Amino acid sequence: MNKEEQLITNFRDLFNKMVWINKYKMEDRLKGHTPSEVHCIESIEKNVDSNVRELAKSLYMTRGAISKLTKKLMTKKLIESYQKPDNKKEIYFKLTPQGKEIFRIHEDLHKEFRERDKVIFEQITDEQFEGVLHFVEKYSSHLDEEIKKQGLTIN
Amino acid sequence: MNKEEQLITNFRDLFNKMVWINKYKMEDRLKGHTPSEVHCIESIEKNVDSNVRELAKSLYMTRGAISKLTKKLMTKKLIESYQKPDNKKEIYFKLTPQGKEIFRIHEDLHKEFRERDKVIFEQITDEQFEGVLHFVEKYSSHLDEEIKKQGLTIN
DNA sequence: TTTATTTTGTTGACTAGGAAACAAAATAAT
DNA sequence: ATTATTTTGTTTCCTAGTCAACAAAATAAA
Repeated sequence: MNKEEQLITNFRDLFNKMVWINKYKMEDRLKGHTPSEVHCIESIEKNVDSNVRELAKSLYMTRGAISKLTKKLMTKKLIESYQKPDNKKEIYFKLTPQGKEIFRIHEDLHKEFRERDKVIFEQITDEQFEGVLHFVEKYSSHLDEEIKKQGLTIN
Repeated sequence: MNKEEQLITNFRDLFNKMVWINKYKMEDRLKGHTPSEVHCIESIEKNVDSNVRELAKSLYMTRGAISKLTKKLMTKKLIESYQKPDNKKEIYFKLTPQGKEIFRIHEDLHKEFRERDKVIFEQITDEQFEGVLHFVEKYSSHLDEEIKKQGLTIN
């Protein structure tokens, strides 16, 4: 296995591992809410005026899935929808107070995870860290280019 | 958003993006086989004597899922099972010639993806590359430690 | 050896999410 | 203004994967 391949593999493995180890505390602390629901809540809070399409894009899911997910979150009273006076088609979402509470718990959990992994970030120098960050960003925008080149679209 | 958080976010975004952009060519070239099936074939070929439990662990799926997945791959004649003379319980898998063909196509695709992303790796110096790789590995084994500490197990 | 515990794989009920067809609204074209 | 096209969200059907209960085999304990 060459280096590039190895990096991608390790990358994927790290990602899976992280999702998996975090899952337990998440499930415990956010009992009754799926990761997707929480993730959706996070996205709604962090971006102003999220509608179905935007959420689909940022969560890498289909509009159909988001449609169902938001409906579920509405029946749970965690989010509510609103529209703009000049547009009868697009539906936007915002958190209810209960939704914000979930958001807060989620943020706290992330703070814990960050604490747990602090040693990793303490061990490396600033420039090493910048190197990694820069690499990820560069790779990401390269893929954006390729996506554009291939004419792929989120639908 | 602090730096650690940002790295994780970019990280996740890059990962999703990569899965997504690769999906199209995959689906085209490996029509009739799901990503999971292909991933499973890959794992069987790359590790000797994979059984259900091992596959579950390496693919981050439940044993139940692997049980069904391997069954499907068997009816498709892409893999076959075997047992060891001294153990009537554990079931191991290996690829059939048709399975190996799928494996080969998958490998070729990865070669293409590597080619597509070559520029990224060409742009960075060896030591920058090593830095990234080292970081990922370090993080991964840190999580291994934490997993052990928390007494989590794959079941 | 006999019994209890653990490991391994399987099955059935259930759920999340994708694909595609659809309706309604918005925008573009004429 | 009218018509055609595109965008946005919804719904139905279907599949992949989880969970939990289970049986059989292997291992540990007695």
